[in-house]
Amino acid sequence: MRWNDIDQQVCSVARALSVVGERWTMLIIRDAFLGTRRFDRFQENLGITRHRLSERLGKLVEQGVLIKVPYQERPLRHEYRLTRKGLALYPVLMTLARWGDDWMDQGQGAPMEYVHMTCGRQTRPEITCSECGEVLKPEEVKPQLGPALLAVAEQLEEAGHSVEDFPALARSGL
Amino acid sequence: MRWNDIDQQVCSVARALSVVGERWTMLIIRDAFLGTRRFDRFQENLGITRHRLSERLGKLVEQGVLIKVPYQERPLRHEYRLTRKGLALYPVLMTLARWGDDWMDQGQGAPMEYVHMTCGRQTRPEITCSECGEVLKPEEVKPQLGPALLAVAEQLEEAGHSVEDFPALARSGL
DNA sequence: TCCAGCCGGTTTCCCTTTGGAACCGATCGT
DNA sequence: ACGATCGGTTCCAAAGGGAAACCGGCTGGA
Repeated sequence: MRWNDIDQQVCSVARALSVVGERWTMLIIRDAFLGTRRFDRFQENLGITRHRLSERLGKLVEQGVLIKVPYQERPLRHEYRLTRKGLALYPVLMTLARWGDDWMDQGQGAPMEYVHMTCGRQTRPEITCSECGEVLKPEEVKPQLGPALLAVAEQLEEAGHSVEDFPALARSGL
Repeated sequence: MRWNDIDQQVCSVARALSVVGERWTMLIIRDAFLGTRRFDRFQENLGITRHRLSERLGKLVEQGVLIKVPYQERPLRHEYRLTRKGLALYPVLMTLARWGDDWMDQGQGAPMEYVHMTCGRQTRPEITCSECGEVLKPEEVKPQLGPALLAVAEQLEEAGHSVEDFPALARSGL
């Protein structure tokens, strides 16, 4: 299977990665969250080539993660801003940063720290249950088929195929 | 800058991506969380080539995200299991899945649902402050230089360089 | 008027990474 | 002795990425 086809998978992780899973893309988004908006700032901060940056920004705009907003006319110039869809990537970014802090420390401590202004303290983001507020641990969460995969399973059965033929179903049957 | 050098950056997101930011890697980890352990199961589920899978698994083992455990001798066979470092990627995986659910739905609802067994309800993972427990919003969190970047800034000043010459510092000065 | 510089790109060329398919080798069941 | 199982490796063509030069509107200064 080609990487380009992963967005065809009935899996939210695969679909998410089809948008933010390419080289440089999450780093562009990190910079966007830190306030970077202009082409040449992104390029300097990231050390990515103009070529690649142009392509990645274009794709993110296409996908609705960034939006191009004019900041001057004559010559017409745009800057790139996070949309609501882009802002919704904040948890992904913070969990990545937290994992890097916890497991990729090179003996100097964390590169950045985060102060939660509503409570005034330095925060270490954690992932919690929307219903009870407890920290989510993998062994306490049971994944089960959702509507989208159940629909696929039904179609397969009607067509006389085994559920085992469909990777996402075989895998999630555990 | 070459992609291979991103782990040199003083940034936890970049360091994390140097381990889990390559094509297929997060999908391998997703499957590992769903119980996949053997080479050929990964290959069938993912549709990745054996070649690439072999390389990625090797790298993840090298980085301490997976560990090779023998499950039979004669012929000697290993399976791949998540280490503590690998299990710590759970928040990254769940936030990616949540974003995919929220923004990449293709009209069929979610592929998978998650039941939090300790409270018995279907959960939508959210990211919260370790100190006050409130949901973290980007506009309420102030990033500031941590020990690792402060050390870099000092070194630069001693060497007579401008802080502006160092991308991570220029960026985070906002 | 001409020229340099700013900004946000595009083009070109070459090298690295990825994908597909075939092959390998130890062992087991029959 | 033969095929199947499992976890790979080898080889080659195609796709993706990196470095550097070029482009094209516009502005400000000489």
